[in-house]
Amino acid sequence: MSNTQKRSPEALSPSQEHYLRAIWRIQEDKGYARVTDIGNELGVAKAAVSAAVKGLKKEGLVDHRHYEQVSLTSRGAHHAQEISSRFSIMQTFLEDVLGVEGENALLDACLLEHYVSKGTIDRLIDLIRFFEKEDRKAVLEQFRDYRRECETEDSCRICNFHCDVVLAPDELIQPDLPGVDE
Amino acid sequence: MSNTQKRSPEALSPSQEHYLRAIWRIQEDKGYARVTDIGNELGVAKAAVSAAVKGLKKEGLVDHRHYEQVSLTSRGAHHAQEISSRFSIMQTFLEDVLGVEGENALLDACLLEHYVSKGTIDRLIDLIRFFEKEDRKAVLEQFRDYRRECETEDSCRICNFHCDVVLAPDELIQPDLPGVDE
DNA sequence: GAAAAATGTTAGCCATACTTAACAGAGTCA
DNA sequence: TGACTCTGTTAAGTATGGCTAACATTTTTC
Repeated sequence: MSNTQKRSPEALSPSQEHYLRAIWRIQEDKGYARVTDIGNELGVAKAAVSAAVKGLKKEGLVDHRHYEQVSLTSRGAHHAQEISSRFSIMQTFLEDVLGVEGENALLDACLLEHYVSKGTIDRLIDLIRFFEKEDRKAVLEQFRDYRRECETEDSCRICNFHCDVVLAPDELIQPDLPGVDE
Repeated sequence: MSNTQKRSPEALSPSQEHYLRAIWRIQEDKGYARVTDIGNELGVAKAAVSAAVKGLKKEGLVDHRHYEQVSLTSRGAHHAQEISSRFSIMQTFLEDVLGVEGENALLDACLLEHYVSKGTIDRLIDLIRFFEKEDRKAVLEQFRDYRRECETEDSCRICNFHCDVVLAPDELIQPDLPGVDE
């Protein structure tokens, strides 16, 4: 249960997945991706893109010749499609089921997409579909109301879940902590 | 929207969070944590633990003197509790709501705990609570049945979500890809 | 077609977080 | 007390993935 992301040798790193998805999206938009586009999309320097592209090329995921455009190989496109749909499913779940607000759903999806397993993705799809059915919309409505109730109540029991669920009362840290950030 | 995990300076890295949670758990078990214990728990070499502990000490999250035990400061304990509950909530959600099978829920929770935002955690708590209510248990049952149906059906529409949701049909990669892993 | 601007690459640096190997301190036992 | 064992630290190396600055190439503009 190490923290290191143990991946099979052929698996992609979160960074690589991000690059592939960015290239995919840019290609969709304007037909081709340049190093600068990718850098802008991901908010990294061109030099970083250059290095990343070199790695992706070595793995046969992109085609690229010096000073020219970057394009996905069919294997690269396959991976990009995979990660794009993982992203999309996470975002849909966060927004449409959980009701996470605005930017946050997108930001979370952007991170979580790289770490969520195939099995969990499948269950998320199930849940999204489940709530999409006409006769289930009401339940989702109920959930929305439930949440709003909770948010407006002071000292709501629900908000103590963090501690309730994890710790016996005597193990709780007392709230006189020095310099606790966040 | 870079891939780099942008954190405020005082925020902890996933690795550091993992160490804190491990130390917390070992302390719970046997009262104190040694470098070797932590290494075993996380599956890393003692040298890595030694270095990590040095960092955590510098940030005032653990107490540690050479060749002695490692213990959480109150700030460290606070963070450890925070991350432990994030883990616990993710695991509960994956197992009890989504119905992710066995080890997978745990493994996913172990990764996702580091990347999920406060806001999303709050919504997850809401959803767990929502389904815990007596009159909602039936809905969760329905979801379980729904899932099982899906798994047993061949060529189930639900399983095409990946592509449906993300792509127009003409953008789909054809399934004659060379050497696609996974 | 030459200068300027945009684009891409390389080199050198930094930080994180691992690894193994060698060494150092502490505890146990004959 | 000395040897053995366990535990912890340090040193040196690897890999990833960023950064800036300098340089190379391509494209645009006059």
